Amino acid sequence: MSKLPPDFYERVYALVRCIPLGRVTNYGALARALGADGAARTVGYALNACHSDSSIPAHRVVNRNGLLTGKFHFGGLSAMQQQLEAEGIRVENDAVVDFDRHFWDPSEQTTRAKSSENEPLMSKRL
DNA sequence: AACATGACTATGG
DNA sequence: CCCATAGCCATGT
Repeated sequence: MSKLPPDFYERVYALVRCIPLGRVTNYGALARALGADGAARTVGYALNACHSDSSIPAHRVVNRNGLLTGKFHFGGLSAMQQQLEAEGIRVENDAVVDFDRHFWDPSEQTTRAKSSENEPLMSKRL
């Protein structure tokens, strides 16, 4: 079947732009939604290439632990946290509070979620 | 094609 | 919680 297109980065950016305000996701989920399960590192690499582009809410992308691992690329170490808090997301000790509660599964954007709004609280694998 | 890099993830101590 | 190791994948040189 078709493998990963050359515009892998563009897909990452597009998916990141689809992240609802006040929501966050992790690199692995994005990679999986893009059909590149396991390419979580590449997703972060793609965001690094965007170097804090204002059009891309990269601040909503954190690692699977909810840690703001990319905050060092936002110019200020507190810029990423401030942006998240500005959207109603509480950050403590460089980690998103209630990460699983604010977690947004990118698969809901690409796949047909039937009643995704009914049960947004699902134990992933924490 | 080989090597090095990285905003990752999982497991173990 | 902190640190080390291994596996993973796309990109650039």
